[in-house]
Amino acid sequence: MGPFRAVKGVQDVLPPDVFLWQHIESIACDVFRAYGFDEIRPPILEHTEVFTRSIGQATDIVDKEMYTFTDKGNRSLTLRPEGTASVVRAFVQNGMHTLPSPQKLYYMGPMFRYERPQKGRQRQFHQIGVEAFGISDPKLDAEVIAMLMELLRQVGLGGLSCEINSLGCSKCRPAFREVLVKFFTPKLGSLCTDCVRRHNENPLRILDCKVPGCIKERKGAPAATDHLCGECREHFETLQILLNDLRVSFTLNPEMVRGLDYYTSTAFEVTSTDLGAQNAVAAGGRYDNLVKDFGGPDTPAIGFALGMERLVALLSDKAVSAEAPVLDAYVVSIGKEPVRKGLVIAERLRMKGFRTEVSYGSSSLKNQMRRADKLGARYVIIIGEDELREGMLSYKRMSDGASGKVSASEAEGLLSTDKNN
RNA sequence: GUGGGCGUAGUUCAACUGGUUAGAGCACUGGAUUGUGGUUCCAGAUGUUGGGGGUUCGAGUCCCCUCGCCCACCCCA
Repeated sequence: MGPFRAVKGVQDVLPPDVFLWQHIESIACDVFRAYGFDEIRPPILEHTEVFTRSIGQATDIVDKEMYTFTDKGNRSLTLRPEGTASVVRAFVQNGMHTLPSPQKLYYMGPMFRYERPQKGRQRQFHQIGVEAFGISDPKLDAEVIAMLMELLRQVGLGGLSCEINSLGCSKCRPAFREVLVKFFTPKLGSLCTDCVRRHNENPLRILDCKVPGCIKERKGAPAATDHLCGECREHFETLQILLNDLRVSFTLNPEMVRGLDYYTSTAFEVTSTDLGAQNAVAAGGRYDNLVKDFGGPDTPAIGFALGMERLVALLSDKAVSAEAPVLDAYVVSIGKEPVRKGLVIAERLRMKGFRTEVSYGSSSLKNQMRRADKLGARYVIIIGEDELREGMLSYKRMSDGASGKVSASEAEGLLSTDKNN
């Protein structure tokens, strides 16, 4: 291999895979539109502080996974590792809080994290995400979660379950943290080294550790949901009632902890055991303090992000694929003048919306036919000296070999007759 | 950042314990007498065996380094 290889951890999405990507994106747009979400297209590049101040200085993402560089104007810039921070920045910068509330936005595009690639984890990966601002009512939480499940259902992943939890707000979380620290302090000796560190930095994470010893030690550990303030508890309970009303199946997972610091209150996650170690398909939650932290007015918000590569992997496992576009016509021509005429005919068909290919070389009729077959053309249009003289076109329907002669305008009718779907 | 597995034509794979010009299927290009595809037959092109160094009379095969891919830890969508 020469020097021109894709960068480690990034990959090309080629046909026919890209058809599935387009299919998913198209369904996502439709679903989001139905729920009242509009698209926002934030830049991929942001000032580094946008991420350090939101995701959290002590998180792995900020600590060691960001693509950060200094530009020629001596600014520290970063390729976005996630979407929420950019959308919040845009929301604040553009004064979107003055627009009717709630503001509901969605985005899709590449994210960048400098990690060791493995199954379901690339350095450039793609997310579809949504963010809704301005409403603290759990109705919004329920709506957002229901929308996510509906999106998954429509792309062909019905039956996945959603786990939910509440992390508490700025009022009740500090107290819960204290309770946790107290619970684990006598067990420090039996926890893994990472969890000993977490005990100081972010004790919530101990609940998420996968080391068997730690799993054992946290039996009987206090659950966040038992230490919520009255407001948070009511919010969480109402959310569950609403999800039941909406027939969204979910399970409570008091051990679920989100990895980004800005999350508060409601947290949710959709996972699949078919994904290997990186099992989260989509995840999200509330971040009621983030807009304020970015210098905007105190504005509650909630969102989620869905991993495209992981979703595509799950769908591929289930043999879900999107069909390649059908080639309506292949124009075969023999002779110098007919080739020119063929281009004109093809152009005309294309303007009518028929996917049309022409043969570019001047190979034999047999070869051109062979090519038409290989491309899966529904019809072959043949132009030779005879057709040119008669002002007609020969055609052949590839499905059954039926052939005949038609005028150019009749050809259009022919192509549309059994153009199904 | 730390482990483990793996790198041979576009692709899927071959090549006995190191031994002559590294092979095959699929795919690709062309052909099988005069203007009609799918099956069949014939022919053709393509690799510095990921890269570099070493051992050897001789390395795709053994050793070292490096790069990449895959999986896991970690972390996350």
